[in-house]
Amino acid sequence: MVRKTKEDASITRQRIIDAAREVFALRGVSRTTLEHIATEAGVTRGAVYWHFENKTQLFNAMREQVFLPLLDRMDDSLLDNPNIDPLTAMENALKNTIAGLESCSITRQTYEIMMTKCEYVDDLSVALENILVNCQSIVKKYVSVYTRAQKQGLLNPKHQPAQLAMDTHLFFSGLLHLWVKDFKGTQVRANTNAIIEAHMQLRRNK
Amino acid sequence: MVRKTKEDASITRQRIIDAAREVFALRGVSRTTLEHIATEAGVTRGAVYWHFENKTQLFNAMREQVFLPLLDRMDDSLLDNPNIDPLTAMENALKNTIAGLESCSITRQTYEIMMTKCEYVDDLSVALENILVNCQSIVKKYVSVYTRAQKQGLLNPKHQPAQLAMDTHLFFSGLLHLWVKDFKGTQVRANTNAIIEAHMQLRRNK
DNA sequence: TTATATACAAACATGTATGTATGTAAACAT
DNA sequence: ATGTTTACATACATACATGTTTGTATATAA
Repeated sequence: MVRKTKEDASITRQRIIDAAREVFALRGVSRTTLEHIATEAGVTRGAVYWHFENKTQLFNAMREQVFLPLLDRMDDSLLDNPNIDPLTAMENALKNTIAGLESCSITRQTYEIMMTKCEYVDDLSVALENILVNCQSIVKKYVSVYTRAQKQGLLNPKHQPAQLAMDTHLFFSGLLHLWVKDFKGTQVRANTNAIIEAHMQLRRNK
Repeated sequence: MVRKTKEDASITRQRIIDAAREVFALRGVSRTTLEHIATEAGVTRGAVYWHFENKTQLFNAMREQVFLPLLDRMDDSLLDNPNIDPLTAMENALKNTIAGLESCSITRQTYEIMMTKCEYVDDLSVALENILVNCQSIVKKYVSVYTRAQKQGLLNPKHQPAQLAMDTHLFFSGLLHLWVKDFKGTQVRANTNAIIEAHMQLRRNK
């Protein structure tokens, strides 16, 4: 019962990725062996080595499945809403990102792995550089949103869009980190929306 | 030439800790072997096993040497300055923390290890819980500072100390993370002080 | 002065992860 | 119908990290 159809094979491939995410989140990337992943996926290491060159390539595949589509959705919710005011749009975008973490265990696990269950050295340090690049593009988007808000007179006039954007980025980056680490929910998970609202309120002109 | 004096032994112990930090920062915690550490320290694994039970205990010793004294200094600079206004005191405290990272490679390396070079699973997950506990006490300190500022009429009246404290904590947590990861200095390291000033300016009543 | 505990070094034994090589049955092309 | 490639499973060879054990020279206590 070997030699599956091409569709079966891609299902196997996906199962391996899912298994990897599961085991990575449980035992950390370094301590999980390809044997662990194969067992979790119901295959042998042979299948893993057939679909992926090594653990690093598998890790990258897992990562890209979550983070590439994530950036696209950010674009939609932030930039393509001319009917709603920019500050509210940003507030919703931040809230939605957290809501996405709450509703989707795949996203949640991947964040958890990237933040607390892997070491960015050697081949994996490339992933860290990618994150940094993404940060820059996110800040740019924030800047454009705040600039629109400023033109509409929504901002407290003593603040500049670039400053606000960086401040929001650092705030939200910190929030994501604490949200992921605070899995017991005692610190931030219970009242994330209120925290985001307070952050945006700091910027509003009123 | 074995059997050193008790002072010699404690020097060896410290050399092992220093070597561990160095190699951890270079290769990540998981990928460094006790052999790597021993070689870097100029001893054999025998010495490492004499002074530490295993790699985890060594990791904890390294971590505590930096983070325990760090929290104490935070107390001093934030709470014991009745002559300077609370918001400026906090601004200085944040700036000084970053300055400490810039001036002290030991602190810098330890942060780098804790943030991007280790996996919080099994025995190391305790370290993550410790960090969470520290977060709570830090937020409490922020709250007390903002409460004092509020009583002195320094705050924009529409904001509450608890909200500001959480916002500052998330902001600074994000800043530390990005500062450490942005080792090329293109994103935040160049203008950290301006970022902190802008953050505090958001709070000021003026 | 001698016995003992200390502070390691060196050797060993074991477990384990990795990569690769080989086997193989079924899908697919011809 | 048959050859070839695919999609794995199995087996093996190697490397390597860990923990432990043993050896030993010397500081220190008695």
